[in-house]
Amino acid sequence: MDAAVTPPKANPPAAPKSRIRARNEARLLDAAQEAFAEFGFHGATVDQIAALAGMSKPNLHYYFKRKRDLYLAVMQRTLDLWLEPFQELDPAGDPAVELSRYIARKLELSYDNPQASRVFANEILQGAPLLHEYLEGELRQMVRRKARVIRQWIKAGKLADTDPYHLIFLIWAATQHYADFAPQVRAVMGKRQLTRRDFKDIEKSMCRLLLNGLLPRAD
Amino acid sequence: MDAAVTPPKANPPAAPKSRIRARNEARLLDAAQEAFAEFGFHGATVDQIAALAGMSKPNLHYYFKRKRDLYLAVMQRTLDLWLEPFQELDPAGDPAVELSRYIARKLELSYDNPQASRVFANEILQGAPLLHEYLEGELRQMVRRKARVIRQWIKAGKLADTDPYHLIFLIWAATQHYADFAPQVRAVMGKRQLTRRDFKDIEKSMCRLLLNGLLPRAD
DNA sequence: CTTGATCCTGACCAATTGGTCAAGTTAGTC
DNA sequence: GACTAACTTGACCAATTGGTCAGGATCAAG
Repeated sequence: MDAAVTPPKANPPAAPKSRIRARNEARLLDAAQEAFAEFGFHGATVDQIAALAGMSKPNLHYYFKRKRDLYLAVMQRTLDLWLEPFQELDPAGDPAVELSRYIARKLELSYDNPQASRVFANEILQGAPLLHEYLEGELRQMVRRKARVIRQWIKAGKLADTDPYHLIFLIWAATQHYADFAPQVRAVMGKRQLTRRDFKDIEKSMCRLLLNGLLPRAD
Repeated sequence: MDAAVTPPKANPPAAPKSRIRARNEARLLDAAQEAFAEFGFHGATVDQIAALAGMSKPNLHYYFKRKRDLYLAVMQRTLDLWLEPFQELDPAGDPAVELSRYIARKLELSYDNPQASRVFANEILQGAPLLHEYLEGELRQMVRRKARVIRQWIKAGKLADTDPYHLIFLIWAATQHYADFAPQVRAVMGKRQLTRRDFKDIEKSMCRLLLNGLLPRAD
Protein backbone atom coordinates (compact mmCIF):
# COMPACT_ATOMS: atom_id res chain seq x y z
CA MET A 1 0.00 0.00 0.00
CA ASP A 2 2.71 2.47 -0.88
CA ALA A 3 4.28 3.89 -3.98
CA ALA A 4 2.69 1.73 -6.66
CA VAL A 5 0.40 4.56 -7.70
CA THR A 6 1.06 8.20 -6.95
CA PRO A 7 -2.28 9.88 -6.44
CA PRO A 8 -2.51 13.52 -7.47
CA LYS A 9 -2.48 14.44 -3.83
CA ALA A 10 -0.85 12.05 -1.38
CA ASN A 11 -3.28 10.72 1.19
CA PRO A 12 -3.15 12.27 4.65
CA PRO A 13 0.05 10.71 5.96
CA ALA A 14 -1.23 7.56 7.55
CA ALA A 15 -3.41 8.52 10.46
CA PRO A 16 -3.10 5.62 12.88
CA LYS A 17 -6.50 4.26 11.74
CA SER A 18 -9.00 3.34 14.39
CA ARG A 19 -10.63 -0.05 14.28
CA ILE A 20 -13.86 1.42 13.00
CA ARG A 21 -12.03 3.26 10.27
CA ALA A 22 -10.17 0.14 9.19
CA ARG A 23 -13.35 -1.88 9.05
CA ASN A 24 -15.32 0.75 7.14
CA GLU A 25 -12.58 1.46 4.67
CA ALA A 26 -12.28 -2.23 3.94
CA ARG A 27 -16.03 -2.50 3.45
CA LEU A 28 -16.05 0.48 1.15
CA LEU A 29 -13.18 -0.86 -0.87
CA ASP A 30 -14.95 -4.16 -1.38
CA ALA A 31 -18.19 -2.45 -2.28
CA ALA A 32 -16.45 -0.07 -4.62
CA GLN A 33 -14.59 -2.87 -6.34
CA GLU A 34 -17.83 -4.70 -6.89
CA ALA A 35 -19.56 -1.66 -8.31
CA PHE A 36 -16.67 -0.45 -10.45
CA ALA A 37 -16.11 -3.94 -11.81
CA GLU A 38 -19.70 -4.25 -12.88
CA PHE A 39 -20.44 -0.75 -14.11
CA GLY A 40 -17.15 0.96 -14.67
CA PHE A 41 -16.06 4.21 -13.10
CA HIS A 42 -18.81 6.31 -14.62
CA GLY A 43 -21.51 3.68 -14.36
CA ALA A 44 -21.06 3.00 -10.69
CA THR A 45 -22.71 5.56 -8.44
CA VAL A 46 -21.59 6.72 -5.05
CA ASP A 47 -25.01 6.00 -3.59
CA GLN A 48 -24.81 2.48 -4.87
CA ILE A 49 -21.38 1.89 -3.38
CA ALA A 50 -22.48 3.32 -0.07
CA ALA A 51 -25.52 1.07 -0.07
CA LEU A 52 -23.42 -1.97 -0.93
CA ALA A 53 -21.15 -1.14 1.99
CA GLY A 54 -24.17 -0.69 4.21
CA MET A 55 -23.62 2.96 4.98
CA SER A 56 -24.85 6.40 4.03
CA LYS A 57 -23.40 8.48 1.25
CA PRO A 58 -22.14 11.27 3.49
CA ASN A 59 -20.42 8.68 5.61
CA LEU A 60 -18.72 7.29 2.55
CA HIS A 61 -17.47 10.77 1.82
CA TYR A 62 -16.18 10.97 5.33
CA TYR A 63 -13.72 8.20 4.48
CA PHE A 64 -13.12 8.96 0.84
CA LYS A 65 -13.48 12.61 -0.11
CA ARG A 66 -14.00 11.89 -3.80
CA LYS A 67 -15.28 9.04 -5.88
CA ARG A 68 -11.96 9.04 -7.66
CA ASP A 69 -10.10 8.44 -4.39
CA LEU A 70 -12.09 5.30 -3.85
CA TYR A 71 -11.38 4.20 -7.37
CA LEU A 72 -7.68 4.77 -6.94
CA ALA A 73 -7.61 2.91 -3.66
CA VAL A 74 -9.27 -0.08 -5.25
CA MET A 75 -6.78 -0.12 -8.06
CA GLN A 76 -3.87 0.26 -5.69
CA ARG A 77 -4.94 -2.87 -3.92
CA THR A 78 -5.19 -4.79 -7.16
CA LEU A 79 -1.80 -3.75 -8.39
CA ASP A 80 -0.10 -4.78 -5.17
CA LEU A 81 -1.80 -8.12 -5.51
CA TRP A 82 -0.69 -8.61 -9.08
CA LEU A 83 2.90 -7.56 -8.76
CA GLU A 84 3.86 -10.26 -6.38
CA PRO A 85 3.75 -13.37 -8.59
CA PHE A 86 5.40 -11.45 -11.39
CA GLN A 87 8.27 -10.45 -9.14
CA GLU A 88 8.79 -14.01 -8.15
CA LEU A 89 9.79 -15.26 -11.59
CA ASP A 90 13.13 -16.74 -10.64
CA PRO A 91 16.03 -16.36 -13.09
CA ALA A 92 17.73 -19.34 -11.50
CA GLY A 93 14.74 -21.61 -11.93
CA ASP A 94 13.73 -23.75 -14.87
CA PRO A 95 11.80 -21.53 -17.29
CA ALA A 96 9.16 -24.15 -17.97
CA VAL A 97 8.48 -24.43 -14.26
CA GLU A 98 8.70 -20.73 -13.57
CA LEU A 99 6.40 -19.71 -16.38
CA SER A 100 3.94 -22.48 -15.64
CA ARG A 101 3.77 -21.39 -12.05
CA TYR A 102 3.28 -17.78 -13.04
CA ILE A 103 0.44 -18.73 -15.34
CA ALA A 104 -1.10 -20.85 -12.62
CA ARG A 105 -0.94 -18.01 -10.14
CA LYS A 106 -2.37 -15.47 -12.56
CA LEU A 107 -5.22 -17.82 -13.35
CA GLU A 108 -5.87 -18.28 -9.67
CA LEU A 109 -6.15 -14.53 -9.30
CA SER A 110 -8.58 -14.44 -12.20
CA TYR A 111 -10.64 -17.11 -10.51
CA ASP A 112 -10.53 -15.80 -6.96
CA ASN A 113 -10.84 -12.14 -7.74
CA PRO A 114 -12.21 -11.45 -11.20
CA GLN A 115 -13.59 -8.13 -10.05
CA ALA A 116 -10.14 -6.72 -9.46
CA SER A 117 -9.15 -7.71 -12.95
CA ARG A 118 -12.22 -6.06 -14.41
CA VAL A 119 -11.68 -2.78 -12.66
CA PHE A 120 -8.16 -2.71 -13.99
CA ALA A 121 -9.25 -3.66 -17.48
CA ASN A 122 -11.81 -0.92 -17.43
CA GLU A 123 -9.22 1.64 -16.48
CA ILE A 124 -6.85 0.62 -19.25
CA LEU A 125 -9.68 0.50 -21.71
CA GLN A 126 -10.49 4.12 -20.96
CA GLY A 127 -6.94 5.06 -21.79
CA ALA A 128 -5.55 4.59 -18.29
CA PRO A 129 -5.94 8.25 -17.34
CA LEU A 130 -5.10 7.51 -13.72
CA LEU A 131 -2.54 4.76 -14.19
CA HIS A 132 -0.46 6.41 -16.83
CA GLU A 133 2.47 7.25 -14.60
CA TYR A 134 2.45 3.89 -12.97
CA LEU A 135 2.45 2.07 -16.29
CA GLU A 136 5.29 4.10 -17.70
CA GLY A 137 7.26 4.04 -14.49
CA GLU A 138 7.16 1.17 -12.11
CA LEU A 139 5.50 -1.40 -14.33
CA ARG A 140 7.73 -0.65 -17.27
CA GLN A 141 10.87 -1.10 -15.19
CA MET A 142 9.62 -4.34 -13.78
CA VAL A 143 8.77 -5.76 -17.17
CA ARG A 144 12.12 -4.68 -18.49
CA ARG A 145 13.81 -6.59 -15.70
CA LYS A 146 11.83 -9.71 -16.37
CA ALA A 147 12.38 -9.43 -20.09
CA ARG A 148 16.06 -9.59 -19.33
CA VAL A 149 15.52 -12.80 -17.41
CA ILE A 150 13.68 -14.32 -20.32
CA ARG A 151 16.45 -13.32 -22.69
CA GLN A 152 18.93 -15.05 -20.42
CA TRP A 153 16.90 -18.21 -20.63
CA ILE A 154 16.84 -17.97 -24.38
CA LYS A 155 20.57 -17.40 -24.57
CA ALA A 156 21.11 -20.40 -22.33
CA GLY A 157 19.19 -22.48 -24.85
CA LYS A 158 16.45 -23.26 -22.37
CA LEU A 159 13.82 -21.38 -24.32
CA ALA A 160 13.05 -20.92 -28.00
CA ASP A 161 13.92 -17.54 -29.42
CA THR A 162 10.94 -15.29 -28.86
CA ASP A 163 10.23 -11.66 -28.01
CA PRO A 164 10.03 -11.44 -24.21
CA TYR A 165 7.62 -8.53 -24.23
CA HIS A 166 5.10 -10.21 -26.44
CA LEU A 167 5.44 -13.37 -24.44
CA ILE A 168 4.56 -11.48 -21.29
CA PHE A 169 1.66 -9.74 -23.00
CA LEU A 170 0.41 -13.07 -24.24
CA ILE A 171 0.39 -14.51 -20.75
CA TRP A 172 -1.33 -11.47 -19.33
CA ALA A 173 -3.91 -11.42 -22.07
CA ALA A 174 -4.65 -15.11 -21.85
CA THR A 175 -4.93 -15.35 -18.09
CA GLN A 176 -6.90 -12.17 -17.54
CA HIS A 177 -9.22 -13.04 -20.39
CA TYR A 178 -10.96 -15.56 -18.16
CA ALA A 179 -11.77 -12.85 -15.65
CA ASP A 180 -12.50 -9.95 -17.97
CA PHE A 181 -14.39 -11.82 -20.65
CA ALA A 182 -16.01 -14.35 -18.37
CA PRO A 183 -19.51 -13.72 -19.72
CA GLN A 184 -18.34 -14.51 -23.23
CA VAL A 185 -16.38 -17.56 -22.15
CA ARG A 186 -19.32 -18.88 -20.18
CA ALA A 187 -21.76 -18.27 -23.00
CA VAL A 188 -19.61 -19.90 -25.65
CA MET A 189 -18.79 -22.89 -23.48
CA GLY A 190 -22.39 -23.20 -22.43
CA LYS A 191 -21.59 -23.12 -18.72
CA ARG A 192 -23.34 -21.15 -16.07
CA GLN A 193 -20.22 -20.85 -13.99
CA LEU A 194 -16.57 -21.55 -14.46
CA THR A 195 -15.51 -23.81 -11.63
CA ARG A 196 -12.12 -24.28 -10.04
CA ARG A 197 -12.01 -27.48 -12.03
CA ASP A 198 -12.47 -25.53 -15.26
CA PHE A 199 -9.61 -23.29 -14.29
CA LYS A 200 -7.40 -26.30 -13.71
CA ASP A 201 -8.19 -27.44 -17.25
CA ILE A 202 -7.46 -23.98 -18.57
CA GLU A 203 -4.15 -23.96 -16.77
CA LYS A 204 -3.14 -27.31 -18.15
CA SER A 205 -4.20 -26.44 -21.65
CA MET A 206 -2.52 -23.05 -21.60
CA CYS A 207 0.78 -24.28 -20.19
CA ARG A 208 0.99 -27.16 -22.60
CA LEU A 209 0.15 -25.00 -25.55
CA LEU A 210 2.65 -22.34 -24.63
CA LEU A 211 5.45 -24.73 -23.89
CA ASN A 212 5.01 -27.25 -26.65
CA GLY A 213 3.20 -25.32 -29.32
CA LEU A 214 0.47 -26.39 -31.66
CA LEU A 215 2.52 -28.40 -34.08
CA PRO A 216 3.03 -32.00 -33.04
CA ARG A 217 6.45 -32.80 -31.61
CA ALA A 218 8.59 -35.61 -32.77
CA ASP A 219 9.56 -36.70 -29.26
CA MET B 1 -26.14 -6.22 -41.15
CA ASP B 2 -28.93 -8.62 -40.26
CA ALA B 3 -29.60 -11.08 -37.49
CA ALA B 4 -26.35 -10.91 -35.58
CA VAL B 5 -27.98 -9.03 -32.76
CA THR B 6 -31.68 -8.95 -32.11
CA PRO B 7 -32.51 -5.55 -30.69
CA PRO B 8 -35.37 -5.47 -28.18
CA LYS B 9 -37.51 -3.90 -30.84
CA ALA B 10 -36.61 -4.51 -34.46
CA ASN B 11 -35.74 -1.32 -36.28
CA PRO B 12 -38.40 0.18 -38.52
CA PRO B 13 -38.30 -2.30 -41.40
CA ALA B 14 -35.68 -0.69 -43.57
CA ALA B 15 -37.06 2.59 -44.75
CA PRO B 16 -35.39 3.14 -48.12
CA LYS B 17 -32.86 5.53 -46.53
CA SER B 18 -32.34 8.83 -48.21
CA ARG B 19 -28.83 9.99 -48.99
CA ILE B 20 -28.88 12.44 -46.12
CA ARG B 21 -30.03 9.76 -43.75
CA ALA B 22 -27.32 7.36 -44.87
CA ARG B 23 -24.62 9.97 -44.49
CA ASN B 24 -25.80 11.14 -41.07
CA GLU B 25 -26.27 7.68 -39.68
CA ALA B 26 -22.77 6.77 -40.78
CA ARG B 27 -21.37 9.89 -39.16
CA LEU B 28 -23.23 9.19 -35.96
CA LEU B 29 -22.04 5.61 -35.87
CA ASP B 30 -18.44 6.69 -36.24
CA ALA B 31 -18.82 9.37 -33.62
CA ALA B 32 -20.58 7.01 -31.26
CA GLN B 33 -17.93 4.36 -31.70
CA GLU B 34 -15.25 6.86 -30.88
CA ALA B 35 -17.04 8.08 -27.78
CA PHE B 36 -18.12 4.67 -26.51
CA ALA B 37 -14.65 3.28 -27.06
CA GLU B 38 -13.06 6.02 -25.04
CA PHE B 39 -15.59 6.49 -22.26
CA GLY B 40 -17.76 3.42 -22.22
CA PHE B 41 -21.53 3.39 -22.52
CA HIS B 42 -22.17 5.42 -19.38
CA GLY B 43 -19.20 7.71 -19.76
CA ALA B 44 -20.02 8.83 -23.28
CA THR B 45 -22.68 11.51 -23.46
CA VAL B 46 -25.22 12.06 -26.17
CA ASP B 47 -24.19 15.69 -26.48
CA GLN B 48 -20.62 14.64 -27.01
CA ILE B 49 -21.52 12.15 -29.71
CA ALA B 50 -23.69 14.70 -31.46
CA ALA B 51 -20.87 17.22 -31.35
CA LEU B 52 -18.39 14.68 -32.68
CA ALA B 53 -20.74 13.99 -35.55
CA GLY B 54 -21.16 17.70 -36.14
CA MET B 55 -24.85 17.87 -35.39
CA SER B 56 -27.26 18.88 -32.68
CA LYS B 57 -28.53 16.55 -30.01
CA PRO B 58 -32.17 16.66 -31.09
CA ASN B 59 -31.03 15.78 -34.57
CA LEU B 60 -29.17 12.81 -33.24
CA HIS B 61 -32.36 11.68 -31.60
CA TYR B 62 -34.11 12.06 -34.87
CA TYR B 63 -31.97 9.23 -36.22
CA PHE B 64 -31.52 7.17 -33.09
CA LYS B 65 -34.37 7.41 -30.63
CA ARG B 66 -32.26 6.23 -27.67
CA LYS B 67 -28.63 6.23 -26.71
CA ARG B 68 -28.84 2.47 -26.42
CA ASP B 69 -29.96 2.14 -30.04
CA LEU B 70 -26.84 3.91 -31.13
CA TYR B 71 -24.76 1.66 -28.94
CA LEU B 72 -26.37 -1.44 -30.36
CA ALA B 73 -25.89 -0.26 -33.91
CA VAL B 74 -22.19 0.29 -33.28
CA MET B 75 -21.81 -3.17 -31.85
CA GLN B 76 -23.74 -4.72 -34.68
CA ARG B 77 -21.26 -3.30 -37.11
CA THR B 78 -18.30 -4.62 -35.15
CA LEU B 79 -19.68 -8.11 -34.89
CA ASP B 80 -20.30 -8.34 -38.59
CA LEU B 81 -16.75 -7.26 -39.15
CA TRP B 82 -15.33 -9.83 -36.79
CA LEU B 83 -17.29 -12.84 -37.86
CA GLU B 84 -15.93 -12.93 -41.34
CA PRO B 85 -12.33 -14.04 -40.78
CA PHE B 86 -13.47 -16.56 -38.23
CA GLN B 87 -15.89 -18.09 -40.68
CA GLU B 88 -13.16 -18.45 -43.22
CA LEU B 89 -11.08 -20.93 -41.23
CA ASP B 90 -10.93 -23.67 -43.85
CA PRO B 91 -11.12 -27.29 -42.65
CA ALA B 92 -9.42 -28.41 -45.84
CA GLY B 93 -6.48 -26.08 -45.39
CA ASP B 94 -3.26 -26.62 -43.50
CA PRO B 95 -3.91 -25.73 -39.86
CA ALA B 96 -0.65 -23.84 -39.48
CA VAL B 97 -1.53 -21.67 -42.45
CA GLU B 98 -5.18 -21.28 -41.53
CA LEU B 99 -4.52 -20.30 -37.94
CA SER B 100 -1.68 -18.00 -38.86
CA ARG B 101 -3.88 -16.24 -41.33
CA TYR B 102 -6.65 -15.92 -38.80
CA ILE B 103 -4.26 -14.41 -36.28
CA ALA B 104 -2.92 -12.04 -38.90
CA ARG B 105 -6.40 -10.89 -39.80
CA LYS B 106 -7.47 -10.42 -36.21
CA LEU B 107 -4.35 -8.38 -35.54
CA GLU B 108 -5.09 -6.27 -38.58
CA LEU B 109 -8.52 -5.53 -37.19
CA SER B 110 -6.96 -4.56 -33.88
CA TYR B 111 -4.64 -2.22 -35.69
CA ASP B 112 -7.10 -0.70 -38.12
CA ASN B 113 -10.04 -0.44 -35.81
CA PRO B 114 -9.09 -0.62 -32.16
CA GLN B 115 -12.13 1.41 -31.21
CA ALA B 116 -14.49 -1.32 -32.30
CA SER B 117 -12.62 -3.80 -30.19
CA ARG B 118 -12.81 -1.51 -27.19
CA VAL B 119 -16.52 -0.97 -27.43
CA PHE B 120 -16.99 -4.69 -27.55
CA ALA B 121 -14.62 -5.29 -24.65
CA ASN B 122 -16.47 -2.73 -22.63
CA GLU B 123 -19.76 -4.44 -23.22
CA ILE B 124 -18.46 -7.84 -22.20
CA LEU B 125 -16.75 -6.36 -19.19
CA GLN B 126 -20.07 -5.00 -17.98
CA GLY B 127 -21.54 -8.44 -18.16
CA ALA B 128 -22.70 -8.26 -21.75
CA PRO B 129 -26.23 -7.16 -20.84
CA LEU B 130 -27.07 -6.45 -24.46
CA LEU B 131 -25.08 -9.18 -26.16
CA HIS B 132 -26.14 -12.06 -24.00
CA GLU B 133 -28.43 -13.66 -26.52
CA TYR B 134 -25.98 -13.24 -29.32
CA LEU B 135 -23.16 -14.83 -27.34
CA GLU B 136 -25.21 -17.81 -26.30
CA GLY B 137 -26.79 -18.21 -29.69
CA GLU B 138 -25.03 -17.36 -32.86
CA LEU B 139 -21.51 -17.03 -31.53
CA ARG B 140 -21.70 -20.22 -29.53
CA GLN B 141 -22.82 -22.20 -32.57
CA MET B 142 -20.10 -20.75 -34.68
CA VAL B 143 -17.40 -21.57 -32.17
CA ARG B 144 -18.75 -25.06 -31.79
CA ARG B 145 -18.45 -25.56 -35.52
CA LYS B 146 -14.90 -24.32 -35.61
CA ALA B 147 -13.97 -26.39 -32.57
CA ARG B 148 -15.02 -29.39 -34.57
CA VAL B 149 -12.68 -28.36 -37.36
CA ILE B 150 -9.81 -28.09 -34.92
CA ARG B 151 -10.57 -31.51 -33.49
CA GLN B 152 -10.44 -32.91 -37.00
CA TRP B 153 -7.03 -31.44 -37.45
CA ILE B 154 -5.89 -32.98 -34.20
CA LYS B 155 -7.27 -36.37 -35.12
CA ALA B 156 -5.48 -36.18 -38.45
CA GLY B 157 -2.24 -35.68 -36.55
CA LYS B 158 -1.74 -32.22 -37.98
CA LEU B 159 -2.08 -30.51 -34.62
CA ALA B 160 -0.99 -31.37 -31.10
CA ASP B 161 -3.76 -32.45 -28.78
CA THR B 162 -5.25 -29.34 -27.25
CA ASP B 163 -8.62 -28.03 -26.16
CA PRO B 164 -10.11 -26.21 -29.17
CA TYR B 165 -12.11 -23.80 -27.07
CA HIS B 166 -9.19 -22.61 -25.05
CA LEU B 167 -7.13 -22.33 -28.19
CA ILE B 168 -9.72 -20.04 -29.69
CA PHE B 169 -9.96 -18.00 -26.51
CA LEU B 170 -6.21 -17.68 -26.46
CA ILE B 171 -6.14 -16.30 -29.96
CA TRP B 172 -8.95 -13.89 -29.23
CA ALA B 173 -7.37 -12.72 -26.03
CA ALA B 174 -3.93 -12.29 -27.51
CA THR B 175 -4.98 -10.45 -30.65
CA GLN B 176 -7.54 -8.16 -29.06
CA HIS B 177 -5.16 -7.36 -26.25
CA TYR B 178 -3.23 -5.07 -28.56
CA ALA B 179 -6.34 -3.03 -29.21
CA ASP B 180 -7.98 -3.12 -25.78
CA PHE B 181 -4.86 -2.72 -23.67
CA ALA B 182 -2.97 -0.51 -26.08
CA PRO B 183 -2.16 2.12 -23.45
CA GLN B 184 -0.52 -0.50 -21.28
CA VAL B 185 1.35 -2.06 -24.17
CA ARG B 186 2.59 1.31 -25.33
CA ALA B 187 3.67 2.37 -21.86
CA VAL B 188 5.51 -0.85 -21.12
CA MET B 189 7.21 -0.92 -24.49
CA GLY B 190 8.04 2.75 -24.23
CA LYS B 191 6.47 3.61 -27.56
CA ARG B 192 4.22 6.49 -28.31
CA GLN B 193 2.41 4.61 -31.00
CA LEU B 194 2.26 1.05 -32.21
CA THR B 195 3.02 1.10 -35.91
CA ARG B 196 2.03 -1.31 -38.63
CA ARG B 197 5.58 -2.53 -38.38
CA ASP B 198 5.09 -3.33 -34.68
CA PHE B 199 2.01 -5.30 -35.54
CA LYS B 200 3.94 -7.30 -38.08
CA ASP B 201 6.43 -8.21 -35.35
CA ILE B 202 3.61 -9.12 -33.02
CA GLU B 203 2.12 -11.33 -35.69
CA LYS B 204 5.37 -13.13 -36.34
CA SER B 205 6.09 -13.59 -32.66
CA MET B 206 2.60 -14.79 -31.85
CA CYS B 207 2.37 -17.26 -34.71
CA ARG B 208 5.75 -18.74 -34.01
CA LEU B 209 5.05 -19.05 -30.32
CA LEU B 210 1.73 -20.66 -30.85
CA LEU B 211 2.90 -23.09 -33.47
CA ASN B 212 6.27 -24.07 -32.08
CA GLY B 213 5.92 -23.43 -28.39
CA LEU B 214 8.40 -22.04 -25.93
CA LEU B 215 10.53 -25.10 -25.51
CA PRO B 216 13.28 -25.44 -28.11
CA ARG B 217 12.65 -27.94 -30.84
CA ALA B 218 15.02 -30.64 -31.82
CA ASP B 219 14.44 -30.17 -35.53
C1' DC C 1 -19.49 11.49 34.05
C1' DT C 2 -17.24 14.76 31.22
C1' DT C 3 -14.99 15.94 27.24
C1' DG C 4 -13.10 15.95 22.80
C1' DA C 5 -12.46 13.38 18.76
C1' DT C 6 -14.37 10.29 15.74
C1' DC C 7 -18.20 8.74 13.34
C1' DC C 8 -22.76 9.24 11.15
C1' DT C 9 -27.02 11.28 8.91
C1' DG C 10 -31.10 13.92 6.76
C1' DA C 11 -31.66 17.54 4.00
C1' DC C 12 -30.01 20.04 0.49
C1' DC C 13 -27.64 21.91 -3.86
C1' DA C 14 -25.54 22.71 -8.31
C1' DA C 15 -24.32 20.44 -12.34
C1' DT C 16 -24.96 17.09 -15.73
C1' DT C 17 -27.55 14.38 -18.75
C1' DG C 18 -31.01 11.69 -21.64
C1' DG C 19 -34.71 12.91 -23.91
C1' DT C 20 -38.85 15.97 -25.73
C1' DC C 21 -41.33 19.44 -28.42
C1' DA C 22 -43.03 23.01 -31.16
C1' DA C 23 -41.51 25.49 -34.65
C1' DG C 24 -38.41 26.44 -38.40
C1' DT C 25 -35.58 25.13 -42.65
C1' DT C 26 -34.30 22.36 -46.54
C1' DA C 27 -34.70 18.95 -50.24
C1' DG C 28 -37.20 16.64 -53.70
C1' DT C 29 -41.30 16.26 -56.74
C1' DC C 30 -45.02 17.76 -59.58
C1' DG D 1 -43.15 27.99 -57.58
C1' DA D 2 -45.93 25.24 -54.53
C1' DC D 3 -46.38 21.54 -51.65
C1' DT D 4 -45.03 17.73 -48.77
C1' DA D 5 -41.96 14.98 -46.40
C1' DA D 6 -37.58 14.92 -44.53
C1' DC D 7 -34.49 17.21 -41.77
C1' DT D 8 -32.82 20.50 -38.05
C1' DT D 9 -32.79 23.31 -33.87
C1' DG D 10 -33.21 26.35 -29.48
C1' DA D 11 -35.39 25.98 -25.43
C1' DC D 12 -36.82 23.23 -22.03
C1' DC D 13 -37.62 19.40 -18.48
C1' DA D 14 -37.35 15.69 -15.15
C1' DA D 15 -34.21 12.65 -13.20
C1' DT D 16 -29.86 11.46 -11.61
C1' DT D 17 -25.67 12.25 -9.38
C1' DG D 18 -21.36 13.87 -6.94
C1' DG D 19 -20.66 16.34 -3.21
C1' DT D 20 -21.65 19.59 1.05
C1' DC D 21 -23.08 20.98 5.64
C1' DA D 22 -24.80 21.62 10.14
C1' DG D 23 -25.81 19.08 13.68
C1' DG D 24 -26.53 14.66 16.19
C1' DA D 25 -24.73 10.07 18.00
C1' DT D 26 -21.06 7.27 19.68
C1' DC D 27 -16.72 6.05 21.47
C1' DA D 28 -12.42 6.24 24.20
C1' DA D 29 -9.71 8.38 27.74
C1' DG D 30 -9.25 10.75 31.98
